Amino acid sequence: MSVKTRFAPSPTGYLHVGGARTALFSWLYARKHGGQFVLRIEDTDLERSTQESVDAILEGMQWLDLDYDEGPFYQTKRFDRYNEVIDQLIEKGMAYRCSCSKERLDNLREEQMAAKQKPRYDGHCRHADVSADEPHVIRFLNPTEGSVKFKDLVKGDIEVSNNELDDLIIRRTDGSPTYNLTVVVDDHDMEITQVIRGDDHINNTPRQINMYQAMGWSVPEFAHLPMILGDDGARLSKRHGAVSVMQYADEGYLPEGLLNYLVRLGWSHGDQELFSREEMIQLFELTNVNRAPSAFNTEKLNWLNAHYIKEASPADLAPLLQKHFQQLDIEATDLAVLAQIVEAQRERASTLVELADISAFYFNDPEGYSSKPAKKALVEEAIAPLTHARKALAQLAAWEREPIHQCVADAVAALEIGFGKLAMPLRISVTDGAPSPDLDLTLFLVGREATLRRIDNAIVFIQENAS
RNA sequence: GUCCCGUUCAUCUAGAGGCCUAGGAUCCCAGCCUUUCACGCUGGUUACAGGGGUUCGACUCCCCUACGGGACGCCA
Repeated sequence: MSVKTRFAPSPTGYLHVGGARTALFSWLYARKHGGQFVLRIEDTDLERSTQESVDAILEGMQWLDLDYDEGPFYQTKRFDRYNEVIDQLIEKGMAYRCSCSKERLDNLREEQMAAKQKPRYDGHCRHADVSADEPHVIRFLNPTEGSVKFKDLVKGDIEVSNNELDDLIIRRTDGSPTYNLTVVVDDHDMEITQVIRGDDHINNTPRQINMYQAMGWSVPEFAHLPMILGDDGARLSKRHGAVSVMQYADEGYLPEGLLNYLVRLGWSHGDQELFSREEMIQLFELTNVNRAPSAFNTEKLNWLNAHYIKEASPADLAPLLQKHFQQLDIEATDLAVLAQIVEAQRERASTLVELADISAFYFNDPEGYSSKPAKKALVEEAIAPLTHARKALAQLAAWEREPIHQCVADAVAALEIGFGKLAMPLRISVTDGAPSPDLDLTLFLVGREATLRRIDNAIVFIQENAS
């Protein structure tokens, strides 16, 4: 049978990095084996599922470019099918009606906890004759003897005794099916061969296997991925800031960077750190997935993202940078110029937000010269070199890198001073100390008009501060 | 509390009994490069949770303890 995996999020929030990694591994497994990848929205919790969440998940998947061959399927559209299966289970005597009240269940739980036992349903209604007319739920009749064994593709052999399991509810009082039932029906109907999901589902697996067997269905393979912890080692939550995949997009990360980071979180291929999409697919193996949870480390993500910013083609980054400039109220319309800025600045930034930040000076004149380097460079003895250079630059025939460089070199020679004596004040005049590339390139990109204006401003600044 | 899963540098990880006086990457520190800041390069600090076994030999296998996580819902 050919491989088929799925990603099955519940739309009760955005796509966070943990979900994204689960999706990635499922997708990778399918692609690696030339199989199919299915997206299924598990929205049976009518209370908490929202269309916004569905949209957010779809948007995240698209941004990461995790394409699916089937779906998205919605469980709310398959209620007829679930009910059909539930009815079959009742007919087979593998499920039964239960009318236990909430109060009874709560009391039972309390008693069991007090007796230091695992809280579980006691099977009270197993043999009670509950009428179909009175309010009731349907419970799955779990075997009482023996144990369930399965070989997890990540964790290895797992065995759970059936007396640890209770008769779980598969249909609510309102007639809607519950997760453990729907997931089994769907994974069977959709012919999923490997169920790859977070290890918070490990405990559900034995009961699901019992349901497969009750229906006489073949059981898929399971692979349970360890959780991703936050920067501080605690469970990932909103407290840790950017947990939504799209928030990473907003913060200037590239999908390549996030994906590469995520794939190395819990999975490895020897000492290799950098993986292209193709390499991931080719090299991915479930056997190399770590069994222990891992902590999300933003610094390493930053390093990877910086790498991909350096690797990308400037033309591709230009429109992205443009968007981030807009966040700074900078309207940069010329994509060719933007591409040049990318090329000049990118080794200094690990995100596009940072790139826009440190590149703002190309468009905005310095607001005063309060930086530390400015205090050092913009002193009285800089006035003469600046004035000289300003004049020369104003007269330059062509505003290109090479002539600018020559012009500065000539000025230095004419003044008989060290290169830095002119270069530093000049650079600071234009940037107020913001990190910047080679001087000629910096001046070139800032443009002649702005360069001259900023030199004038700097000279005025020195004069005012010297007196 | 009960059950399940886990535990190698601060972090991500390599390691499938001798190759390990434990390797790589991020971070941090130092040096080099340099007209700023970076990039890059070179070097450095730091780890097998603890205790018992098994074995000629254990990071690797088994057991116990500790610690961490997960599950125990008419949530998924």
